[in-house]
Amino acid sequence: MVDVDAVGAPASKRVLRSQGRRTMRKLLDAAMVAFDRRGYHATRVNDIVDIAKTSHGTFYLYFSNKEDLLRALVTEAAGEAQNLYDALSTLPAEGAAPTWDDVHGWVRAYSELWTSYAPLFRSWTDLATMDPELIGAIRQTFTVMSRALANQIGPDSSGHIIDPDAAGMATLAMLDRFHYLREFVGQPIDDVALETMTTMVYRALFDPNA
Amino acid sequence: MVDVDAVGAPASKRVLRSQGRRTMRKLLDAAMVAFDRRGYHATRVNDIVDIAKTSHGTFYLYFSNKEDLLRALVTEAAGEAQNLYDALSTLPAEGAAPTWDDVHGWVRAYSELWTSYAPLFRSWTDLATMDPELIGAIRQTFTVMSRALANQIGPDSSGHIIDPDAAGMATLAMLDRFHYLREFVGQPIDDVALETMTTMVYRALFDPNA
Amino acid sequence: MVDVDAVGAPASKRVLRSQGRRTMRKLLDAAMVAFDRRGYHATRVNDIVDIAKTSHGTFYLYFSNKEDLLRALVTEAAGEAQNLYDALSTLPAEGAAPTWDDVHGWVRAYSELWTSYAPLFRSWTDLATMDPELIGAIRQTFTVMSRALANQIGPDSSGHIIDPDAAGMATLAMLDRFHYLREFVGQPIDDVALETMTTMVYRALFDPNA
Amino acid sequence: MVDVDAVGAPASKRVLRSQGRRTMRKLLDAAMVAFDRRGYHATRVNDIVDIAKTSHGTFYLYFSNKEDLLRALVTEAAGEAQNLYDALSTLPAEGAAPTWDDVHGWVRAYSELWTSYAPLFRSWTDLATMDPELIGAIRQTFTVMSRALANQIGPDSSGHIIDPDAAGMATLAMLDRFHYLREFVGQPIDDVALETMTTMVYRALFDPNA
DNA sequence: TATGAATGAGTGTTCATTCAT
DNA sequence: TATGAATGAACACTCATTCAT
Repeated sequence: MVDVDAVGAPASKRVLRSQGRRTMRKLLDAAMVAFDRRGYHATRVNDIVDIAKTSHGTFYLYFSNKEDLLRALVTEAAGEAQNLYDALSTLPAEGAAPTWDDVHGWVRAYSELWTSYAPLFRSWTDLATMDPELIGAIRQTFTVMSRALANQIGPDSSGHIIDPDAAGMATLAMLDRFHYLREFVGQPIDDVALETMTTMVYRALFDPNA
Repeated sequence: MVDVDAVGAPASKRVLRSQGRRTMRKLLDAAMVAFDRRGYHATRVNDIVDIAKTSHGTFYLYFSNKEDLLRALVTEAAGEAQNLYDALSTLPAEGAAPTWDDVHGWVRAYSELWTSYAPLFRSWTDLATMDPELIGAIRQTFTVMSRALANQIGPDSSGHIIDPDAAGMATLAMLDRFHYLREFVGQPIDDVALETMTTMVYRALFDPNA
Repeated sequence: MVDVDAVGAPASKRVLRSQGRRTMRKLLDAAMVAFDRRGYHATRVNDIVDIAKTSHGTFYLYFSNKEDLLRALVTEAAGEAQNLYDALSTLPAEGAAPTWDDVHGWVRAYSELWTSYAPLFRSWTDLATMDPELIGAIRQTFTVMSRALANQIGPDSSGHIIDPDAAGMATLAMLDRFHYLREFVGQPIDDVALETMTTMVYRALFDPNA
Repeated sequence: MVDVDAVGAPASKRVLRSQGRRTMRKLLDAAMVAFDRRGYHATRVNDIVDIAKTSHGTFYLYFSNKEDLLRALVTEAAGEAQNLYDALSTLPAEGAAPTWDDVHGWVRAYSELWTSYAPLFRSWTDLATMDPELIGAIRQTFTVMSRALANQIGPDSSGHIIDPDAAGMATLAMLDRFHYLREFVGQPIDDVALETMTTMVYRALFDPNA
């Protein structure tokens, strides 16, 4: 979790004492719960303050509106994603191709990120209809990450693959959506699913001869 | 497009003359445009009737509410998806493994379906927070399709694919989300992207050496 | 039933051929059924034309609006009430006091009137919030009828009746409301109820020793 | 007036501070005024908040809709009616028949109840087309009250009265509707009217020899 | 004369946001 | 800092009435 001071603060006041921090954290956590239950759009400010056991007015002491709170959460998640990116950039030793275990480790890390911010990942499509700043942040994250994957693929990979960028993005797409779909059909991701995904990614992108 | 008679009609009136049919079609098409512009939730009934150049009251002559219209559209799309499923079920000759061209054809068909119902596919996640009937319909479509893919993989294909069902669903996840992501970052799907996806699917599921 | 030509006719056309008459009658009867089911206010023009198995547009061929139709029905009922008034005015032989049987006959007649126009009587209170013409007609009917009853009482009848007019109106009040209440509690008027009312009226107005 | 805590509170919020209570009372009173002016159905939520000098949204802070508010008022009125019932049950000394003064006192009490909740009594017929809960409450009140009256009549009352239950209900019918009719014809209830009614009831039900 | 279609003013209700204490 | 109360713009939906065929 990123420090609470770093994320979007109430319109007017910026400096928070410990009580203020606690209240803010309560609201952020409550929002995650609420988004989890009904999705961002369907969530009412009311739902959030009910879960946080605070009052309607208090909410606006910390966030200028619902979107402001969302931005704070997304910023948190983006920070975590950065770690993932770093891990990806230094995956194999210089020049060498990643091993199955390399891929597996990374897939697992992605999975953990997805799971801990599930309400956001689950509905980021929905969120993306919102303010441009948010859209930009999300787009940026996907683009950067996808390029990092593309860099791993290597140009010489024989045969049919034509566009590493596309391949990177397709991989991200699969990881993101597979998590969602599995939840959707009532079979959350498990070890077998993770290994299957790993193998698919490995075969599709790297394995000259799996 | 499926015949207009097949889709959900206004609560009370069922029999439509040609003028009525035309108006209903106009509304359905207008809704697609509107959903495309602002997403389902953000779309107001007003937006739809404005685009359809008809009146607010007319809308409710044909649909009992926005969700009812959505159901009609989803039903249409699900009908089209069925064709895709049929194509999938009979992909290769009996017993033989699919070729790269087989896969490419199918990927292309999927892509066309996605594109023509883009507003729906783009935001089905969002829609899935809605009424259970809708959720059921979508879940059903994904489950069936994913199993059809799993059946193509075959148990003996290679040592590594651990769970055919998971692999089928992951493939669907990739196809679905890749389309969305590419639009999102401003680079809609093109031939190169399709071939890349085809190769990835082919290597991941059937022949890593391709 | 009063002749169909006599009641409120469509805004424009007045002369109806036999087919037109039949349609109009169908609408009036359907309206009674509809009012019976849901009350005047809750009844939609739609309900009426559905029951009459005719179209929405046809309704406005015969009545300028819902209230116009209501006026027609009330006019019919008022015509019937006139008969009741006449019967009342000539109840006993000149100068003589009415007998229990006289009263019983009249009460029974009132009851029949109420029953055959039940939907109107049941909700005339509701109707009375409507247009002044209608209010005037209803008020007139009650006033006239109540005075006719008052005239029967005679000034000398006994020591206690203080105000014959009030007594007349109270009697009407009882007859009207008793019918409604009995329906309301699920025990429609029967012979015993009629006899009880008769006796009450007879004792209250004419002979407490009865 | 019954305490404001007793009546139906807003769906979600239950605990009201003094300001909240005042607002709720304002709305209830305003509703009575509005119903008085135009009847329940014709009254718009707007009318109520205008009279209460509060905002549209505030209304829904206290009542989930117009009917909810109505239920609150009816509940209040039913509470008052209970007092009337109690008075009736203990009218005469054990076993003795009521005197004219007993009846007069009770009729007067009824009249006061009617007057203070005039808007409700005036249009309860209309209301009775509404939700079953409301209907049940009203029916219950009438049934209980009518039976209490029936108990007073005594079985030996010679002559024609056949059914005490019917007689009790007929008496209620008269009381209820007489008030309405007098208002309707522009001559509200006065002392003379009350005495007339008293005498009628007394003669009809009790007086062996008025 | 009959009808299905179209209209849009009117109303109920929600909910993000501001206010007073 | 916290809170219950108040606000009103925004939106969904109904239904009497008119129109075109």
